[in-house]
Amino acid sequence: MERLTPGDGIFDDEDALRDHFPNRILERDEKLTEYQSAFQEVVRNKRPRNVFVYGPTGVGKTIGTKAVFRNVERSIEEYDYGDSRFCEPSLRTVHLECKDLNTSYQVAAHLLNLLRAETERERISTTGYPEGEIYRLLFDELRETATSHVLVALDEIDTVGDDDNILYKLPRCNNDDSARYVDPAVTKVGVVGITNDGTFRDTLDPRAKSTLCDREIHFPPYDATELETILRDRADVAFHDDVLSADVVPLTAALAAQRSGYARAALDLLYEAADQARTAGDRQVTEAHVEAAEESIQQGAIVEEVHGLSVHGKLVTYAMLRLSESDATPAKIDTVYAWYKQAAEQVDISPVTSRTVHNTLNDLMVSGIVDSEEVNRGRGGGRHYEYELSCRPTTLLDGLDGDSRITSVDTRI
DNA sequence: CTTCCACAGGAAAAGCCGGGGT
DNA sequence: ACCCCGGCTTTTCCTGTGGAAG
Repeated sequence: MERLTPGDGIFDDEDALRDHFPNRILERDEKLTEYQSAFQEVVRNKRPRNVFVYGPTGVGKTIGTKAVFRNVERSIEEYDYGDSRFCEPSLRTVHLECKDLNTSYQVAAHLLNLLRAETERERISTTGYPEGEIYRLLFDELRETATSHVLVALDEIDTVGDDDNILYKLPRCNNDDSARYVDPAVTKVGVVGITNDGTFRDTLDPRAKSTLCDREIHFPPYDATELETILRDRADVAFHDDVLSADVVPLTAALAAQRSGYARAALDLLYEAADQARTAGDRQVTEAHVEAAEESIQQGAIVEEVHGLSVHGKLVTYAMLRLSESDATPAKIDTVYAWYKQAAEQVDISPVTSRTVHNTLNDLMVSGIVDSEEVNRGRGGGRHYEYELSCRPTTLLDGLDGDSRITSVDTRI
């Protein structure tokens, strides 16, 4: 076996295709301007608005928020309040990742610790306090912060689920008692809720909704042109000169836009393509590498998809697989159902009805596992669909492998 | 043109499951 | 420990469909 060497004919710095490096955001100028305008009140030293930010993963919500916060801070630093009629505000921003915090209580406790992190005040235990006590500590901490304004970003707030107490209370900690609210010494708080769950807003308690959703900012997926800009920017850093053949970036952008529109997906695809080139010892990344990478990413997605299916979904997939091996595809649902039923009975799983298998097959079509064609043989066969596999059997086996209930089915049905 | 095949897929009822209240 | 409720899946039932056979 040869030794690995750090030198690499393809990548100069592949980190540029991963994570949030470089920490900047492109093609979102208009969106960020709109977003930032929600904080006009801060710069005017008024009570800030609460903002609700939503959109799928990988479209710049998190770094966009950080960029906006930083820019608001800079705006205050750079504006000359000296002879204006506004008092100069002072701003503190915090960004809390709520991913692993499943309750309002946990969010409140971690937020409190985050606020205290920069002071000498001691952090509190994240368990053990009565619920009301946590909120009291948190609100006192907020009000007594040395700055005039605090902006709190709660990232991935959908994880707190039904327990939206914090989302109701936090935005109101300014005005829950009006004497304090007019007191200029009391810190004014603005809350930004960030989520990638499009339905989350609707599940909120109406009271929380009305306060938190003061202003709503929607981050849509990127289109192909935007992805192209992002890819070029990163590719400049990631690759040696002239490694990418001309159409690689546009093709990658187009494929990623078609599939999802997430920057992450586009960068992963480009990385995968380049990695394949490197592994093959090629000196250039070509469109063929991109096509191959797209293919392998899609296969990977299908493996995941199959892996996550219900037992019945797996059994139907298995039945399709066996039918395909026996050259019995395309098959109509009766045939598929018969094979499915046999497989199910063999492993002692009571089969579902054909109506349900019908639905299952529809799901499998959406996932790109099977494909169907409408056929109509009139009196001698009627109108129906015929199903066949739409991906490689080996891919499906990878997905089914590991489920002992399926692998123990006798292959000689 | 009418009939009829054989399934597609909608609607509603039934069943199931997890969470919360008592 | 028990029951009830709401949300989800599955079953049951049934009507709709388009073209070839008659």
